[in-house]
Amino acid sequence: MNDQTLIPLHTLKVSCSNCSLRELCLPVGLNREELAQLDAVIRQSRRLKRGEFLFRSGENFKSLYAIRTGFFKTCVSSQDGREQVTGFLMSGELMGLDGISSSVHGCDAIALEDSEVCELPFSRMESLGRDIPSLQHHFFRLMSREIVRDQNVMLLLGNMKAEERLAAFLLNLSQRLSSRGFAANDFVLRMSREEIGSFLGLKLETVSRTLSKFQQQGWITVDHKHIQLVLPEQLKELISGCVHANGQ
Amino acid sequence: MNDQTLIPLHTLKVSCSNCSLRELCLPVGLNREELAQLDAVIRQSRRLKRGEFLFRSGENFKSLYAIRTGFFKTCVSSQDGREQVTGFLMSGELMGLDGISSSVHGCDAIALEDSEVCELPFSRMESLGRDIPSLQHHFFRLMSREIVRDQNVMLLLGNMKAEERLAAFLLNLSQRLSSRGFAANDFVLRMSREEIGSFLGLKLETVSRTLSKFQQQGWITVDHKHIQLVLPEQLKELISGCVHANGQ
DNA sequence: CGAGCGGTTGAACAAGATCAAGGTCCGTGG
DNA sequence: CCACGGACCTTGATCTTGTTCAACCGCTCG
Repeated sequence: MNDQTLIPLHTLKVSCSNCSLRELCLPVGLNREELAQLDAVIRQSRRLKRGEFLFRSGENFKSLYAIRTGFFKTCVSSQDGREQVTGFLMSGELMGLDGISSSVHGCDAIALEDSEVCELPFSRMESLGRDIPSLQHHFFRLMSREIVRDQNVMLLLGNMKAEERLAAFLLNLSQRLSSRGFAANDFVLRMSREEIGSFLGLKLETVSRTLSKFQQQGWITVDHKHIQLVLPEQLKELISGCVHANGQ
Repeated sequence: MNDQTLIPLHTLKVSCSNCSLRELCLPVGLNREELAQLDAVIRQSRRLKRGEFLFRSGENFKSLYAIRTGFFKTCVSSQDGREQVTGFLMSGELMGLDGISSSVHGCDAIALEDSEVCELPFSRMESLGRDIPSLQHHFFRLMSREIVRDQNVMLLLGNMKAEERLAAFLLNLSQRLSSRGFAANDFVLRMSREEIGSFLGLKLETVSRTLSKFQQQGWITVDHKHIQLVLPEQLKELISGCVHANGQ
């Protein structure tokens, strides 16, 4: 809050050069000069409150968004109101890739906590990619990684049973949090049981029951949204065989 | 066959310039000169017999493959043998995009009938993209389209019930076939009931039963792999509400 | 303080999986 | 040519998992 009195937030120019996510986000592998070029393209960051939409399905697509801080869900929803959460995204991850194909966003992106994102105008990213091959290459890799991630979700939804889905979900969260420097085995869920269920193709009651079951077995502790993985090996054991290496 | 006596097949250089899939495949929107450049990159086509692997999960990734003729499935499979079909691909469609992220193929691609593919060495595609912005742009769009497609499959696997999945599957096939000039309502399935089931997250018995049910209702006729859509509107009715516009 | 959202838990129910039997088509070899 | 074996499919009966419906709890926010 104090910041606001010193430097008006809306003029705060972000910079990849000194962003702590440098090694995780788009700039991977760029040198100083290339980083500066990338910085020039990135529009100032945007802040969102919990519950706010970053973009909606059907809106014109112009930019990708990289998460600086916070937590998002993306979801596609059908006319009759059914909603499928297609992903939970945290810092350093990119949103909006599905909009490139038709110049229209194909899903909603909603902040699950107060968040801050960097806006990357896509057309400028495209031309910058032509000048910086390593950026172009990394960009292709990011899109491809999203495809791989989606394939793994398909495997989960198509083949795994409730306990396996939940175990895979918890371990995936844990792994991504720890690669960002947070505790791997002690974290707070940012989403509701219903949102977890939507992502995993389960009803919220099943999510709740399965978490309780894990707790009864002493594998985890559940205190509302606060989760501790007590015996993560047991969770891994559960999904050994149905998963290879989990990207992202 | 006569061709073979005149020009040995293995030296047959393919060419986008006079390929009938020009408007469907990678060259969309290129001019004559750009087409020629793309032709120069495309290695001669490769023929596969039914059942043959085009690539396997874990193999080094070097090229993308565009289908000239034939039909493929892609699948990820887990250590314990569970297999998830992630897609069925027909002429003009691109395979291997998931390999870019790690330089290793993430899934198997298997020909479901005798097929022919064009090999596109990825690194040359990348550099060509820098020279031909419209190619680069189209390439991004293709990758993005794959992400959109995957999201729709997630919606299907996460939210829809057996009948809806089958209906969506049949209509999707129908639509893609018709956009290639084949009959929309009369076609031959290239895959087994088990493969359909794997793709849709159902067991083969459920697929069989559901097809029978559609037939009893007079919506389709089933004669082994020969399917006719008698009342496609009824199938659309069934999924109205759970699907928007179906890409690809 | 009360309303309401989010979560937990129980009981009944249903969709789809599993188990099992039998059928058809097709390629191979006698 | 026919017989045989195997892959693929269909259909029925039973069982299991997860859904649905419902009641209740506890926290948060007007």
